[in-house]
Amino acid sequence: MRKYIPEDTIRRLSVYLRNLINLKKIGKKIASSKEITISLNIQPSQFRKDLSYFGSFGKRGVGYDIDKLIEHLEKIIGINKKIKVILVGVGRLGSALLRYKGFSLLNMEIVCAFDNDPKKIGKVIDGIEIKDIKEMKKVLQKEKIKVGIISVPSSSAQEVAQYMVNSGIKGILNFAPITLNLPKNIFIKHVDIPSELGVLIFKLENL
Amino acid sequence: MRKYIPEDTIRRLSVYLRNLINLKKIGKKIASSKEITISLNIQPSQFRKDLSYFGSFGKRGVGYDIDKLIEHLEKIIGINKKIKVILVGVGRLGSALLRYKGFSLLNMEIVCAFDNDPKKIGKVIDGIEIKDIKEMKKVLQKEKIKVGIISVPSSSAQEVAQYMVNSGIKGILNFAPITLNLPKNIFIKHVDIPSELGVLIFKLENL
DNA sequence: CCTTGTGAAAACTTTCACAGCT
DNA sequence: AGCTGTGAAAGTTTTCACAAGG
Repeated sequence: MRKYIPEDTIRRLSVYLRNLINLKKIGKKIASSKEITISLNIQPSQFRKDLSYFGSFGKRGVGYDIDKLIEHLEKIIGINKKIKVILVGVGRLGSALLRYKGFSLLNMEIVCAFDNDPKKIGKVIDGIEIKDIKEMKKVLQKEKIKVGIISVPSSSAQEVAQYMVNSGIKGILNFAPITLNLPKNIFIKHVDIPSELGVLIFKLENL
Repeated sequence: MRKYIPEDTIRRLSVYLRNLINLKKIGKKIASSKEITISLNIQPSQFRKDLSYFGSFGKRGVGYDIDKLIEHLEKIIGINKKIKVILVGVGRLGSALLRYKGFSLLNMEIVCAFDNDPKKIGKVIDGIEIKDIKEMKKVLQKEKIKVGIISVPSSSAQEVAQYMVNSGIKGILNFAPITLNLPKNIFIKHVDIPSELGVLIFKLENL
């Protein structure tokens, strides 16, 4: 167990988890790989293979205990306890992310936001205080936070990212449409909205 | 030319294009695959292979004419002319996307937004009018639009997506954290923010 | 008899390495 | 001499198919 694990496998774990939580909500206790994946457009064999990287959690001939599998998946992803993250750049997109409700299902929470605009510093959005970017290091140490979201303009994203790393951030979710250059030990995920639209536009014309 | 083209290749085309536009801005006329990819954390051979699916655009011993390559990439992706898209769901995230400036560099433009909340209908955000969702079909036909962005809550995303398809939409960029089930001829790209954070959190713990 | 778990095969993507032009 | 373009090799991910177990 634990060879090399595809990144898409990890991404799908969250998708499975959300779906299992839904199945639980409608009262289901046991589900087969087929039932779990049918509405996700994923093959049952893909689901079973994904899980197999981490162990065996089902019963042959029966399926998976939903409650138990939820617990296992949360533990595997690392969200069995609430994960605190910060957000940097409280512009339009940043403010929207501060109010975004999609994190809580996966036990994630933005606990603090940062900006360098004096007009924004001190404000509170949805219970989340906006602080001066200079206080970042202190907050990260006190709250033991390692993950941050960047929603600043492209023009300052690289500089801000570097500052986050210097303050102790180890993983960055980047919403700025620019490639960040950071040390190899920092994990970066890029949500590149225009590029995703580009993929759609291409497919529409060519496939 | 035109075998089977990896989706990641398509996504990288947009990344190359943005970078080329930047290089052009600083006055560069010719660039090698190495110069183009160095700040993107992509191998030069990957760049050349990606282009090779579509033709040969460089000069051996020299490199690529930046102006010409920009034109070629825009044509390949399908954004040589301005591409109009709609947005459905003018909540926090939707409003932020309406004001998002990252589309214009890639010749994309949100030309109309839709919602079902009477309080929002008729308003104008950044020059984009918010219309009743019932007018969608008319707008799509008049403006010949095929691509839409969904930024409604998970609970209504499937229903709204179905409505968009019925109105003529062929490609959807989905921001709701739920898998959409639509006919196979509809192209869907999912921007799943909590799942991306999940990947980061996993990596931080395990790699 | 049903469904999991998993090696092995198939499919796909990236990297290599060098022939081919400028 | 230098950089592109590209088959071939290496590497990675998904799908298959079936043994194993309830």
